[in-house]
Amino acid sequence: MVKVFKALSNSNRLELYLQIVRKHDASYETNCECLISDIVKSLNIGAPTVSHHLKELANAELIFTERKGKYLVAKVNENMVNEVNELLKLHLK
Amino acid sequence: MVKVFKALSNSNRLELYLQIVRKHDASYETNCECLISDIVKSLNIGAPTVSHHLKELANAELIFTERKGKYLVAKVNENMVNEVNELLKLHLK
DNA sequence: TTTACAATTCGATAACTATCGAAATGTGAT
DNA sequence: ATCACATTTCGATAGTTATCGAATTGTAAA
Repeated sequence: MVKVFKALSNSNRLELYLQIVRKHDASYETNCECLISDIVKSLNIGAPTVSHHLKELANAELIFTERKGKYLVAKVNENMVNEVNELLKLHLK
Repeated sequence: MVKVFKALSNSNRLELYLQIVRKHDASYETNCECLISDIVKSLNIGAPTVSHHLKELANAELIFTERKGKYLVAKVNENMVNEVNELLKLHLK
């Protein structure tokens, strides 16, 4: 679980994750895939760094990645996100 | 928000936070305060390091700390935890 | 006012990490 | 086969951080 928080503890990596989530959410309507190459353009860091960050997110099992021909697509691991939410939930009252 | 994830991205600091949460939860019944000195003994790191970690948690606004005489007591910032949960919530379907 | 203990500050160090540029690899289109 | 482009690998570097021991400070009790 520490690995998950570590994965989200860098601003570029968090932004990367959130963009994947947003596209993931939107894909219910548009059915579009989340292309990494689009995201690379919107962050001002190089492709090698993005590649590195993606591996960290995947290693933390926050996302799955899959090669679709020339491109890479990513999707959220809903189970892991739910686990994180469970851990952070406060059991008050 | 990155600061919050960074604060939870170290295993000792996460454990520290979780112990504070547990005591916080339990305090509804027992009314006991969360004494840091008790927690120090249960983690196998020195007091200076714990002090450092506490400051990080407080700086991320995950907890509040207050001196009660000789001791330090900590409590959870429920608002911040709720914000984190909100950010991580998936808006599926 | 001395003692005991909780907590903090300080300085140092070893380990880790984000980022880069250059080069390499994979893949679909020409 | 060649090209264009998406992605990855590699090696290097600058910056960050977890942790420690020693010394210091705060506070309550003897």
